[in-house]
Amino acid sequence: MGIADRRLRQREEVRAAILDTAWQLVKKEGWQQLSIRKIADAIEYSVPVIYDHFENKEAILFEIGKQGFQLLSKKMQQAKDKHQDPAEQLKAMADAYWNFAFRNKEYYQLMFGLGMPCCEVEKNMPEKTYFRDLVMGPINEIIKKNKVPATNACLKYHTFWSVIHGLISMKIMRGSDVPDDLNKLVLDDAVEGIIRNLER
Amino acid sequence: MGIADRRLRQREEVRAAILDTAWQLVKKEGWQQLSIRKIADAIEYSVPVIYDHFENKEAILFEIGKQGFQLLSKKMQQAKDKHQDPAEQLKAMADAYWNFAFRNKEYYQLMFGLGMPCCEVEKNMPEKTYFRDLVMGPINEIIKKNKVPATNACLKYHTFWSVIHGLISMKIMRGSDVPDDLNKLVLDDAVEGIIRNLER
DNA sequence: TATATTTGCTAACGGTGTTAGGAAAAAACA
DNA sequence: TGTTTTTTCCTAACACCGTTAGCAAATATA
Repeated sequence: MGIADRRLRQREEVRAAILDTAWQLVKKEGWQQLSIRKIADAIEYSVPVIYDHFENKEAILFEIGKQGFQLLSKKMQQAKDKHQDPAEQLKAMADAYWNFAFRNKEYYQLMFGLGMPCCEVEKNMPEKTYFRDLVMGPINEIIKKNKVPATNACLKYHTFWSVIHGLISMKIMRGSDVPDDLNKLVLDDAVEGIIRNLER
Repeated sequence: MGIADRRLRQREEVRAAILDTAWQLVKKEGWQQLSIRKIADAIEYSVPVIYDHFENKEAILFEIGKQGFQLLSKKMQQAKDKHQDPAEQLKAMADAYWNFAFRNKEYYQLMFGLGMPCCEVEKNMPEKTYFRDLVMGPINEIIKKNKVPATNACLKYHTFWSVIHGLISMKIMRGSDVPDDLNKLVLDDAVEGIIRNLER
């Protein structure tokens, strides 16, 4: 029964084309300018075809955001693998996160709703779990090593993420307000602070 | 020549009505749902009248964002005035900032483009300067007191702001992902970390 | 070949921001 | 007061948008 196979494959191709085209458009014009009609035009199908593959426009952006999470996780994994010391791992991952956010600004905005229509991004995003484990590993090690059992690892994880995210969203939103090198200093300063606080 | 006066006054009234109505609508339905037509309907004028007072929709949201900055500055000033010790002042201001962001979620989103069409918010916002001075005062004092001249106050200011902002935007965007009390713990943890780092 | 199913289209609905152009009201001038 | 000029404000349109109903054509099944 190869016919059904081919149909499924073709269907998948259209779906992929939609996502790919959408991502190109987002990169080129920003997600605000993305429209179903533009996607349809580009893939040379009529508009309703898109609704055969995605419930609505938001679902398309959501899917792209998910891809972003996958890429970010990969980059952070690679950064982590370059070091043994947990503190070094944390720093390297913060760096990787930082680099990802600015080399893939459009992804990052989609992932965290920076200027997004859907504020409900990443509910049911399993990609998030992987990301969390990546960061919490070193944190737990540092805590264990320093034997301050009162320290709440979950809390520290959120602090870590929030701090980096805060720096980045500030930079993205408030643009040229602050020179780039200062921003990087701020990141290093904050991360160092967190780690020192962890080791106390 | 009272006629021109009255005309100016009436003009100002319409402008104020536009802003006021827009703000009500934003609070009620979120800024995504705000439309020029809804504003026009509510103030009982036709659509083009709005364009006599504002260049476009973005300009209206921008103006509301500015009002948000004024209110935030006021709240932080009040918090600061309640304490003498710089560290206490910093903590109190972080708290005030935190409270403002969640009691005025719509303002905050407008101010920082959390889900915003215009990523260019607050260029030429004098309100920002006041805010900065408010935070940098105590930071400078702590630095002076501890006589570590290498410490860059400007950098610490950005760290401070970014950290708090990060926590808040994470919470706003990722909503019910994390319980409220944990989030507050994270804030306290981060602020404490910054201050300790400052005093080192 | 005839029937059933899937596919993909046209065309519409109700909304959006924005603007051109003209009518009516108000003010200024005679 | 009557006329002219200016200001005010509205109707109507343009060009988009997301979304969907309904139908025609292509494809697969019998």
